[in-house]
Amino acid sequence: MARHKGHITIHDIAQSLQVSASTVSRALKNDKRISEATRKKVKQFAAENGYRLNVVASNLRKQRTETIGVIVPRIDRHFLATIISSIELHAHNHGYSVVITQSRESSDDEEKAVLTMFNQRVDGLLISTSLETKGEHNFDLFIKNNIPLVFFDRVPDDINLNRVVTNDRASSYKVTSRLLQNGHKKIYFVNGPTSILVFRNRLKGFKEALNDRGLEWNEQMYTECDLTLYSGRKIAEDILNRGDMPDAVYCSNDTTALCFLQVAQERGMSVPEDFSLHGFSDEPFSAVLTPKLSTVKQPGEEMGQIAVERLLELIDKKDLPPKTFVIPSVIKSRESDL
Amino acid sequence: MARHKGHITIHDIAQSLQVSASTVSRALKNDKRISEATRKKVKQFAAENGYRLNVVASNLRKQRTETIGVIVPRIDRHFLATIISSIELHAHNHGYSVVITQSRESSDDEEKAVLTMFNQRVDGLLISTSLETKGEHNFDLFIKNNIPLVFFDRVPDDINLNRVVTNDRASSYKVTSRLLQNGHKKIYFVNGPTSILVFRNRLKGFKEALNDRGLEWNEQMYTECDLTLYSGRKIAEDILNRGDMPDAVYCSNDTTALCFLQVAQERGMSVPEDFSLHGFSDEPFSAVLTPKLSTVKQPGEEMGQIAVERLLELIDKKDLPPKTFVIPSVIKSRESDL
DNA sequence: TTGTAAGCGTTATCAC
DNA sequence: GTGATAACGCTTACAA
Repeated sequence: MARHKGHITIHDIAQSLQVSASTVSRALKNDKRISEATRKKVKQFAAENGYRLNVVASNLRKQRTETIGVIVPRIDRHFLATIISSIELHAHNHGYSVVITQSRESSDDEEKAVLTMFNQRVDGLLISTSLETKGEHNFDLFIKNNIPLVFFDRVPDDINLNRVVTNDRASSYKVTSRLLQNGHKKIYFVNGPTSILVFRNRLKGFKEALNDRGLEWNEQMYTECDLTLYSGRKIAEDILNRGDMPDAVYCSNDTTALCFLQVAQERGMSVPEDFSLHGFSDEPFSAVLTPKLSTVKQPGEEMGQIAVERLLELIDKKDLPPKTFVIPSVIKSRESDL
Repeated sequence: MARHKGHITIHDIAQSLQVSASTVSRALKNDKRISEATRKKVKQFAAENGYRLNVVASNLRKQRTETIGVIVPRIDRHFLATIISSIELHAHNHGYSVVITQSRESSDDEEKAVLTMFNQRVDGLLISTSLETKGEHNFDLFIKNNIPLVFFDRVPDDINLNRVVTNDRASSYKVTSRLLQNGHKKIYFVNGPTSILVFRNRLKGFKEALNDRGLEWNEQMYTECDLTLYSGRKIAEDILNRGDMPDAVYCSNDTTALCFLQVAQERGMSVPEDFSLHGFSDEPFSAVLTPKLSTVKQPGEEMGQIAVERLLELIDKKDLPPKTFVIPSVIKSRESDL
């Protein structure tokens, strides 16, 4: 706000026009109680003299900021960028501004971000938690003060919260079933860290699909990967070096699937001839790999929209019971898992 | 700020502790003029009672918001997401918050965003312009009021502005020279719209490289693409259907290069055997295509950091002369252009 | 239809 | 070392 100094205020307009500041304030808001003539006069003067509402002052007085805070692990991950883009679009359509902070997967940074957002008096908060976050402790400040909070994608496992998620378990079940239907018996599942709910759910879906076909869960055919390329490659190398190759590899994440594809190709194997490969998340690269990677597309735009709409609803009507929205993902069957 | 109501203020603390509000305010800021004892007492009480500074009130009083505005065409484009991520990181490291708006390539929306940002009294603005934007007219409000403004990536062609860009012309020159050195004579250049400075610069670099080797610029070997997949495919089909195939295709954008690769493969051609292919922008998919796409990696993180640092410098010292920062890109020579 | 006055929660100035 | 007071620019009862 530095150097906005000296900017014209409603008092300046009032003085010039020989009316009161409240009249100016009302006229600018098109308040019917002010005569058509005065309204016109005020608005014209304001326009001609470059008057611009000071939202900071207005916010202080109104005790609301029409701003929502967004805290995500990182902005530059495709799926999150998609959600953020959608959040920004729908928030603005409803007249809300958006303040963004990254937790960078750190629970401490996430907590600090929450405090900052509170200090800024955002009207509500949208959060996808960091990998480190345990429970909803970090968000107590908002919860205790009953300020609207909606979790999306990576959410705490607590139905007393407002959450927007996708149907990971069902999608994972479908992927696994499809692999089984295609005759694969030895399916290796490379999951993400099960400290995160989405990965626990994907694991559930996987196990259920096996169960429903009378196959038993086998510890040897399962690993967890921390989602980095480094860890993905190590796991891929490890598995593809084994004597007993899997028929299919199902990764809870396209980046890990990519590692398998690359390692396989380096070893002269081909996908899906030597083994089927299935990913999860539909990264931008997945559709253009050779072979095109089969994967699961998560509904980012829709999740962002629903999250915003729910948050605004909570800001509006104070005490709605918590609700979890489940937006279905879609299986993208391409070439890697024939 | 709704429902932050009833939250404790410095006056509540003052009353409880039988001191004045100014003492509380000072104590909380660790003002040396307040005795150690009082400071401790105040801070402890504040902590125990969950006091949280109301930044809105503080901002109004201080006439600055410690917030910077960011306006970009879209958040969900990889390169921009990278820059935004960097902006957020460095802004927060300096104690600034970040408000984001997308212009969605619309000049009108961009202008509206500028007005909103002004109303919010952001201390400065970071902008990458929309495809439609002509000149710097949209930003007059900030320019006239002398509020710091830094353009990045897509910037107006006006050296009186603060800008952070990459060396497009030199990179384009290098790419073209490399292609020529490798013996290619018929190089087809598919550029982006030259209404945008970066594309004008890439075209300049291309022409200069031809010139320096005594080759002449040939209208037939040039098209502009609007960066969409649809337009990219059409151009690729058109060119690969011609009688006289190019030796090499150089695209000002990886997405367009991808279209060429796909169309070529559909027609049974191979890259780089049938023609060399070079992109620009280093999308996440580029390194994992078959063949791996040679391209130009733009320094997004660095650009974001420099943009923030410059903006904060301008916020700090009012009247620095405008400056353009040129951060070099790096050529990623991979497999598609042997 | 318009005006008066109080107040949102801070911080800065001046005084003691 | 601390306090009183005004002001930041706006909105909103309440009055007129």
